Amino acid sequence: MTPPTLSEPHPSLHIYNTLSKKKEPFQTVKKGKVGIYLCGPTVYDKAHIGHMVGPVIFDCMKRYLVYCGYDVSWVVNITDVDDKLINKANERGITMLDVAEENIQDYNDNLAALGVDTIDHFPRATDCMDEIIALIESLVEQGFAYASEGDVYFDVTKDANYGKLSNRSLDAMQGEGGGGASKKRGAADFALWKSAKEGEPSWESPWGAGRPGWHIECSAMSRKLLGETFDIHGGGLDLVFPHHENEIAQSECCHNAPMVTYWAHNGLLRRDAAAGKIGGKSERGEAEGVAGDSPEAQASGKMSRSKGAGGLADLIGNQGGERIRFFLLRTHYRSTVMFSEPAIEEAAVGLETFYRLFKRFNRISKGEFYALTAPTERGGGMLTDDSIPVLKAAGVCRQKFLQAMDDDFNTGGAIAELFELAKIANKYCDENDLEGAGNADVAALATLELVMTSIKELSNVLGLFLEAPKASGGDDLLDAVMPLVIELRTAARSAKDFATADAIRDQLTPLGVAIEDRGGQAEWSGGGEGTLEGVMQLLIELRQQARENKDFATSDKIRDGLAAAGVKLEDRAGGAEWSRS
RNA sequence: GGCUCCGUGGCCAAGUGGCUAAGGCAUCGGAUUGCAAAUCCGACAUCGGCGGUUCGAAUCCGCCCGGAGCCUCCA
Repeated sequence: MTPPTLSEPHPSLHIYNTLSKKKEPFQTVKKGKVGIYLCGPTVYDKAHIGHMVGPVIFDCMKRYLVYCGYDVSWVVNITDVDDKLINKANERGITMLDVAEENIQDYNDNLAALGVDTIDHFPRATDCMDEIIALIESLVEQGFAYASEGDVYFDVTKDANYGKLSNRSLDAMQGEGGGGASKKRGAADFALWKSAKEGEPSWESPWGAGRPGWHIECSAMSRKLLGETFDIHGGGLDLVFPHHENEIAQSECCHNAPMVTYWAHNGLLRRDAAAGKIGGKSERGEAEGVAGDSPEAQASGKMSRSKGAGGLADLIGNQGGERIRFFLLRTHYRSTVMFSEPAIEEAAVGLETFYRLFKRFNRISKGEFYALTAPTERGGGMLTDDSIPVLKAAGVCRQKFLQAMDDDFNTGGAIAELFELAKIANKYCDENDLEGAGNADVAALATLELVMTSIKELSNVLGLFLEAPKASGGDDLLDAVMPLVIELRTAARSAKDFATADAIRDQLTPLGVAIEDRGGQAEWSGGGEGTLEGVMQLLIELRQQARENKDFATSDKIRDGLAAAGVKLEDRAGGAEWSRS
C-alpha cells in the first residue's frame, strides 16, 4: 500500500486517531484542504438525540478547521436503502422513498435547530448506484470479492490487514450470520451486494437485480466526493466494527492506498440510570425478551429506539436547540454522555450567564452583541494590547481556549474559558461602573467591546451565540405587555411603594418570569406556557386596585398601555375580561 | 469468552509525569441592593482501592473493586 505524502503538520492541532489509539499532529492529504466524511443516519424513523452528537461535534470541528485557515469539505451520507426502510415501508403501505423523504426532512429540521449548518454534501445511497456497482466490480476483478447466487461477498481472508481498526483477529469473528450464511465462503465475509427478494426495491447489476450491502455505499460515496484517500472519517463509536472495519477493507483493497488519515469516533449517549441499572450482556438478553418495554428497561442503557429514546423534535421544542448543543459540547466528544432532560436544564443555567452578559453589554453600549463583527480567522483575533490588564487577561483566556481546541477539539475545556471571559467582562463593567457614571468613558467602552468581540469570535467557533434567542420563547404579545408591567413596578419603586413593587415581582416569579432591577430600568426574562394569562390577570388586578384607590392616572395608564399592545379590556360585573383586539 | 473504554469535590466536567487539580451547577460567607435577582470577592476535592516504577503520578505499570461499549441492526 502506498500512502500519499502528507502536508506539514499543523503547528499545534492534534487529533485522536482510533486507528493508532493516539493523538496525532494534524496533517492533510492536500495542502490547505480537509475532507471529512461522517456516517449519517439510516432514515427509517425519526431521529433521536443520539443521532445529533456526531453532527454537532463535527460541525464544531469544521468550524474550527475553517477558523484555522483550512478549506473544508464535509460530507454526511444518507442511507436510504436498507432492510429497516423496506420493512417500514411495507408496514405503512408507502414506498421506501416516501419513508426516506419524511425522515430526511425530520433530520434536516433537527440539524437546523441545533445550529448544524456547515454540511457541504448530503449524498444518498440510491443516487450513487453506479459508483457503488463500479466499486464492487473492481473488487471482484481484483479478487477481493466473489459472486455467489446473485449476492456478492467480500472475502476477508484476502485482506491481510482485516481487523486493524477494531483490533480483532479473524478467528475471533462470529460473522454476520443470518440468511446469507450458506452462500459465503467464510463466516466473517460480508455482503457487498444482495440479490433482490420478491417485492423489494432493486437495481440492475452485473449479478442481477439487487441492492447494495450496508458498508459499500460509504466507500463509494467518500471516493466520489472526497477521493481515494481523505482526511477525517467520523461516526459513532458503535460503528467501528463492523461498519468502518469493512469500509477500510473495501476501500483500501480496491485502491491499494489508505482510505483515511484520521478515524474520529464520538462517544455514545446513555439514558440516565436514575431508576435502576441494566447490567451486562446476559441480563440484556433477558430484559428484551421478558421485560420488554418495562419502565426499568427504559430507565437506562444506551440510546436506541427500542428503549424509547425518540422525540428529538419534542425535546428541541421543550429545550431549544442551543441548550442541547451547549449540553453536548460541555463533554469531550469521545466520552459517554449521560443524558436526561434535567441534565440539560442544569447545563442551561450556565447559558443564562452569557445571555445576561450580552444584555448588559447592549445596555451599556447601546449596541447589540449579536451584531458584533468578530474575526473569522485564528490569526485575526489577537488581543495584543498587554498594557490594559483586562485585555491581557482576556488574551490569556483566548489562548487557553485555542489550546483546548487544538487538543483533539476539547470543547469542554474551551467552554470553561468562555466562562472566564464572561467573568472578566462582568468584572470590568462593575469596576468601571459602566452602567452608571462610567458610561461616559469612551475608552472603557471600546475596551469592553474588544472583550465582547473576543467572546463572539470564540463562541462562534463552537457554533454558539450565532443569533439572539427569543426573550419569551416567541410570544409576541407577552413581549408587548411586559414593558407596561415593568413600568408600573418602576413607578411604584420610585414612589417608595415597595409593597406594590414587591407584589408585582412576587407574582411574576411563579409565572416563570424573573425581574432584575438595573439602574433606572429593569430587565425581565423567562416566560412560557401560561405566562401571558398570568401576566394579564396581574395587570387586571393592579388596575382594579388603582381604581379602588381612586388612582385613575394609573388605571388609565394600564388600560391605554394594553390598548397600545393590542389588548382590549372590558369591565364586567365580576371583574375585567381581556381579549386581543 | 475475545476486543475496547471509563471511575476526579454533593452533582456535571477539564486535566493524562512536575507551579497553589480548569470551569459549570448546588451550598455557605462577604460586597452590592429599599428588599431581591443579577454581578463581583471568598470558602468548598489529593483524583475508586491496594501495590509498584520515578527525585516526583490523578497522570506510567500490576492486581483488585465498580461501571460502560463492541463482538448482532445501531450515531
